[in-house]
Amino acid sequence: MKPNIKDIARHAGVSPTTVSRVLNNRGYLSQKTKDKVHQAMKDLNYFPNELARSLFKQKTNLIGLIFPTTSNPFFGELIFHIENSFSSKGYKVLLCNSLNRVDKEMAYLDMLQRNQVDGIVVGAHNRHIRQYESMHLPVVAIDRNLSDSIPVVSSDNYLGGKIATEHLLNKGCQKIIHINGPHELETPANKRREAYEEVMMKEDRSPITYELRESLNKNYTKTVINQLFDEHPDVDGIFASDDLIAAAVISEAKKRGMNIPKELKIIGYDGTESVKTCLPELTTIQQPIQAIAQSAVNVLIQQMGGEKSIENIVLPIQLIKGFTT
Amino acid sequence: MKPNIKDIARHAGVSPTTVSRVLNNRGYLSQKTKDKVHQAMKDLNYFPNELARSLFKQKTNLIGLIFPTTSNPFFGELIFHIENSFSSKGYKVLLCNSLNRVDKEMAYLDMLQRNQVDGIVVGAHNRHIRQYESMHLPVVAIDRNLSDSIPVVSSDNYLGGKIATEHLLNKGCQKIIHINGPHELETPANKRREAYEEVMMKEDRSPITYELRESLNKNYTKTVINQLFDEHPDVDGIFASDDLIAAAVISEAKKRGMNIPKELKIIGYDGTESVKTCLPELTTIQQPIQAIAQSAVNVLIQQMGGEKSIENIVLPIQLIKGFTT
DNA sequence: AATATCATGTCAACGGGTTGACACACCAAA
DNA sequence: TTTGGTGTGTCAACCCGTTGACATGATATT
Repeated sequence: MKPNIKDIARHAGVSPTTVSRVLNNRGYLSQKTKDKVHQAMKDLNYFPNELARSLFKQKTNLIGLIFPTTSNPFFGELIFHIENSFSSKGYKVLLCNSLNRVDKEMAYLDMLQRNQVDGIVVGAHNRHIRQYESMHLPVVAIDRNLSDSIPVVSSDNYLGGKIATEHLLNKGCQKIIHINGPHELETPANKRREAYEEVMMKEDRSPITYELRESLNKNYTKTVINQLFDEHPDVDGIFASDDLIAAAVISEAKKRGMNIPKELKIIGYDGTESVKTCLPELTTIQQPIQAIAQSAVNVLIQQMGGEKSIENIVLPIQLIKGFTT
Repeated sequence: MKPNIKDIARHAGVSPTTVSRVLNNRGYLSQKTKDKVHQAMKDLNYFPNELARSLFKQKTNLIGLIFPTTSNPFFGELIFHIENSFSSKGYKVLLCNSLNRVDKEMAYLDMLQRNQVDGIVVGAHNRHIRQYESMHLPVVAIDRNLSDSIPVVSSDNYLGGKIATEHLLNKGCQKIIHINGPHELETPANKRREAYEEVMMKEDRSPITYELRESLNKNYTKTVINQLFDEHPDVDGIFASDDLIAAAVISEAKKRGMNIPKELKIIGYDGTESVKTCLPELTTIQQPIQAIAQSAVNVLIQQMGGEKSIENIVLPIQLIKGFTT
């Protein structure tokens, strides 16, 4: 079967301890011995068993990632950068698609702890999962408030909401409606709505918000959008809390023969590469996805190193002007 | 520190063996004892150490996924379905973004073997990595030819290429050009080009193919597309080997003021949910992403169960008629 | 009263690598 | 000659849970 350290020792004519010393570069070693051992590892196609190492070292270099779904380009891109960054630092990544479902999220949390991950990056969270608080494990959240003791990395959602709303106002919209995801997701993204509402109030307009309770269900999204158009035929500005929603709005509006941006102006949120490629004309608020990933990784590594700074990190956003406003 | 099985035993007033018996549901156990043990596990916040279990059992239930990048919606969606399916069957998934880079792919391969994965799903591969052949590990490939002994799951690329080309011909295109990814990726997707070329030849037209050597580089893609338009101002049909390329073509064509579909017809490939949301008007060949994922998972699990069937699986594709042709 | 089944305990080996303690041999510098 | 660095070996304990062997009661069945 698979060779172990003893097989290598035998084949190289040295002791198992020496092989271990070579693997970990400990103590005094002659070049000759190193070469012999490396040759033996090649000959026998040997791979050191990380399970055994991790077990002893009490460190796995394993990180859990909990996100709604890699299907969504925003998370897909975020996860790409996170994995990339961890990988370059010697960590490995266990992927969990929670689909915003409480049962899944809890099962994954359990699984990750059984597997002795060194830390977790969470970009998905349902209210009332209190596990995170009692967990003696480094955790960093992206765009979610998990508990007071867990640092959050996010972009400036309030400013993003403010800029988006103001942009529509500047473009002359009279009736602006906001569409966003499930409120029950305890996320700082709710600040986009807050900002929208406050800006509207300040301008003496009444804010109207449509909530997509199942943000991942496409047909449902369509239905709600059409409901919006039916209930507010005079809408001339829509601020969608993510680009895919904005895209759906555009496509429904086109079906109704509405002229964008003349009759209806639309601004989205996220600014992923995918959407920028497929829908380059979309005006949107771009999040610095790579920077968010980078920060999350850094914060988690800091925590794993023993530092207890619980400071949240807020990164800048940027208005990308397209042709839908 | 973290409680172990002995701590649980002590706290529950039973022997460690009994705790293990409860965990694995082995031998005779009274309900009372089970309850005591479960209570103790709750009290102490205990998670059985999977490393130790895996080490002994010689099975990790860990699967490695090697793909170019989750940033690309096609892979993002594929990976989502794969992870989902594995997760429901009790497997965990280690994510690797190889970016189509040889060095990365090899490093990941090494890492996965050190971590004792039970199997690997590969959706990325560079020519001349011969590791796969000597690997004594279940492997399944998606859309890549790794070696004769590794089963490949893919959709019907030849038929897809044929249908796409014929569709453009039927729509009256006189000069059809094909754009695809790096030829050096040893992928059955090359059959799309083959089909394109054969259909063209049969119609007595000369096939023209543009190759994007770095399929993940956006600026480069743009450059090549513009080069294409400059070199072939009379092009009136483009078959892009994936939707993102098609999207880029559309956007460059629009910049040049070309009328789609009147002057230029475009068909893409993949038909991901993301692209269908962002660019619903795109005509494309849709791959059955979920079915591909499902098949890959099944084939791998079969292999891990000891079966040695090396049959390739080809799944049906579908023409989605939009408004770009 | 004898036997079978149930319930639990003790003990040791095992999976594979790590590490500290200690011994021994060699070689070079002081 | 002594001292100290270098190079390697032996050995045992450890990480944590699993498993098989074996023993001992308790309870139920015949």
